[in-house]
Amino acid sequence: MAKAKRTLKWQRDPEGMRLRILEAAKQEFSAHGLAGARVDRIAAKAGANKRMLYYHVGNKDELYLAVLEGAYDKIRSEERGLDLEHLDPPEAIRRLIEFTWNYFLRNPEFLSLLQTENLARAKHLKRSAKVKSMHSPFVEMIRTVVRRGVASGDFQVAVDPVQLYISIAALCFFYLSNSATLSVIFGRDLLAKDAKDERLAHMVGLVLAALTGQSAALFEIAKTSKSRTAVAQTV
Amino acid sequence: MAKAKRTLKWQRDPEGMRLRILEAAKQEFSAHGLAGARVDRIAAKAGANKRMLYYHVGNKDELYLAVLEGAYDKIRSEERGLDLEHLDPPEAIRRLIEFTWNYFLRNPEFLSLLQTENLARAKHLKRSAKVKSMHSPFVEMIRTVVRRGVASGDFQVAVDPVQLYISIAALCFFYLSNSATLSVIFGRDLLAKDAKDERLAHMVGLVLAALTGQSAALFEIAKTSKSRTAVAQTV
DNA sequence: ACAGTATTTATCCAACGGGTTAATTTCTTC
DNA sequence: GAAGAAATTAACCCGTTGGATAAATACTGT
Repeated sequence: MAKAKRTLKWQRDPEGMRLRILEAAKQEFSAHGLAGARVDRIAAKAGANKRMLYYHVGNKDELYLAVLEGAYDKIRSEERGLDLEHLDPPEAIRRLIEFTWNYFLRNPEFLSLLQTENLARAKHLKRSAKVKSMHSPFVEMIRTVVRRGVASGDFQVAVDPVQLYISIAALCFFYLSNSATLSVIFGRDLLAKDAKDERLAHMVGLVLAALTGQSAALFEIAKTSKSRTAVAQTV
Repeated sequence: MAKAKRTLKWQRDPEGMRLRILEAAKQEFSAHGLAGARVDRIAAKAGANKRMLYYHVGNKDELYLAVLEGAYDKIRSEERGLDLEHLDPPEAIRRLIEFTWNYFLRNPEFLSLLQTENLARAKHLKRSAKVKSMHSPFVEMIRTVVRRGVASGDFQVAVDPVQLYISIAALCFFYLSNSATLSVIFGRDLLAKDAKDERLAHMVGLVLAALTGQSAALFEIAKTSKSRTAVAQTV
């Protein structure tokens, strides 16, 4: 009678559940910030029950921190694969800019999470032993590139690698994270394909020109290599 | 008997009240974001009753929008006083960078408000007729400076003024708005006096070097003119 | 003085939201 | 195949919070 294998009322999958919860939480936190995020929505999005969040991860704050750590983990590991050492210095810088730009484009939630955490003055991040220990040997990679560039005569200045990294991140990050208000202010759609190409060209031109002292030439190269839209025509 | 002027139980001051409410709201929203802000705290901070917010401004959202519009209003009006037209082009750019940097330093709530609004993808700002109409003739000011710089031979490239403005804002904004997480990551206090001086020098050097093509010279000038801390020593 | 209006205070409440408790179902292992 | 552990569900709890109602107090004109 009860011979046929009864259909299960639910599946068991702790690993998968935890991942789905973190993924759903990432979306929710990046879309609504910490205070705006709703625990119930995260549960629903993860195809789970609210209780599960507490069972598998912890309370809202722990969940948020876990998401944040995951996000840092991901970008750091991709960065490690960049390996700028064997490119000639200007090309290395160009690749760094393009990587950063594309990473931000591909991972908009990362930008939102950082914004949210900065609004909280990094209150949560400070408590994270994990993130503090994973701050990358990336700065050393950049330092090496700059040194080599100066030695080879490609670069005019031995700029501080941290300043340079912050500047590159700034140029990419701000444009994207603030594109909504900037688009309203300037009455342009800054996320249109053309606009994004133009921006990348501008950033590469700006940074390389500053380092090499070849403004005109480099802005020109940047312009033509990546897009046909004018970077500098609107004068 | 009831002759002596009875002490008033409360003062009447609609204008002042409205201002106090907006100021309190600005602090609350910038400190906690839209969702995190508490209407009761705003009321308390304004030395008022919660009901007053609704009487004088409207509900939470309208209050938020009013604060945002006020913030834009303020920076736009200060910008108008900049008047870069009669400076020689490189000096004009330097002044623009310094103004932007100092404005952000003096008005950290402005940064927070913009971050908050961008997390909301400018949902509220889009509904604001006021802000859309006040988007400044600032771009034209910059365009003129760039034109003059190219004509005089100071600048090598006729860069798009909007890109330039966004880049300058980016360099200043990101450093400050993300200083909390960056400080944790890099293990430096980026808001220390020295660090801020170093940053300003770096930004001026970067942008002017790119425009003029005089990297080494300009980084050097930027370094020595504003601080004795090295911009480019850490190689 | 008196009426009418503008401003402020004092309560109240329904919905929401994070977190908990307790019961149910699946897996493991002996 | 029974017991115990792990995973999942369902239902409830209770402080918070945005917003509303109604009453009190000050101002204005007549």
